[in-house]
Amino acid sequence: MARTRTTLIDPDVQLLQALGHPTRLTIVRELTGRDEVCACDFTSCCDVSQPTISHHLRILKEAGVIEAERRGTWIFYRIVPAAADRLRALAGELLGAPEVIQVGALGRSDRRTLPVVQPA
Amino acid sequence: MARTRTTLIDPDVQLLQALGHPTRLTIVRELTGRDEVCACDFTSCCDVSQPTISHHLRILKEAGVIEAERRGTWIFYRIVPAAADRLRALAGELLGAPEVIQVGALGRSDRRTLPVVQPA
DNA sequence: GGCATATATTGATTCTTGTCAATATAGATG
DNA sequence: CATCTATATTGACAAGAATCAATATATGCC
Repeated sequence: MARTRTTLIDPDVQLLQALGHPTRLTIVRELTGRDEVCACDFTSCCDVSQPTISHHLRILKEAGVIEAERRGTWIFYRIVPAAADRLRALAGELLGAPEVIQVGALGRSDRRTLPVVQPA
Repeated sequence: MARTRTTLIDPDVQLLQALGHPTRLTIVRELTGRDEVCACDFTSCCDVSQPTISHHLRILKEAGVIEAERRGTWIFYRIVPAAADRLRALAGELLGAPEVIQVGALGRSDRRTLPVVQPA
């Protein structure tokens, strides 16, 4: 294990950090809409070497963004849907609501903590 | 203007990268739910020096996550609501469609913050 | 103007991350 | 088993980011 990752405990930071890189976001966008993509296909879309692709795939996997499935010699990657939920939860958090994802859980009384950004 | 940031053009990457740092996410979380927070208050919540806080605030501002307003000697920061929308749009993108939220599952008042497909 | 406080910038240093070449591993197939 | 292809790992180096001390700028107040 080369990555020490001593300072990284917050899974939210890990998720955002994983997505916050041009190559990795390109990889993820290559995956959206499709069921799965072979690892061998990423070398063409991103302008980096094969080991670098492999490295980014690992980071995305460790962050819970993607998951891998080996079929023969090839390894297919797909997006973990829960990652989208986590990202959406973060977006909700930005607006001040505690948990916005599952809407049934969002009572009307929570609305008072919503963003009311009025011009001072 | 010291940081040229030549390699960073994608505003999505910039947004994710800005949020993907423990101190910066702490700053942002300090802002959620409140209208605004004085810059001087961040030095206590985060265990870094004043210049470092200033540096992180700048990165968050440049990424469009927060905005600043000077009132006298103090500078107050608040979250830019559009940042949440952008993050939510990214979450939707992860699922492969621009509008993937199960709309029936969402409360009516949340509709307001649904991913807005901006003409990029 | 002179002083005090709040925030930003500069410059240097350290730490982290991205990258590739070389090599290793895993599976398929002859 | 030998060999081929796909992917992962290692090791080294380069690029970038985070941090702080020192200093600069801005604002308010006397």
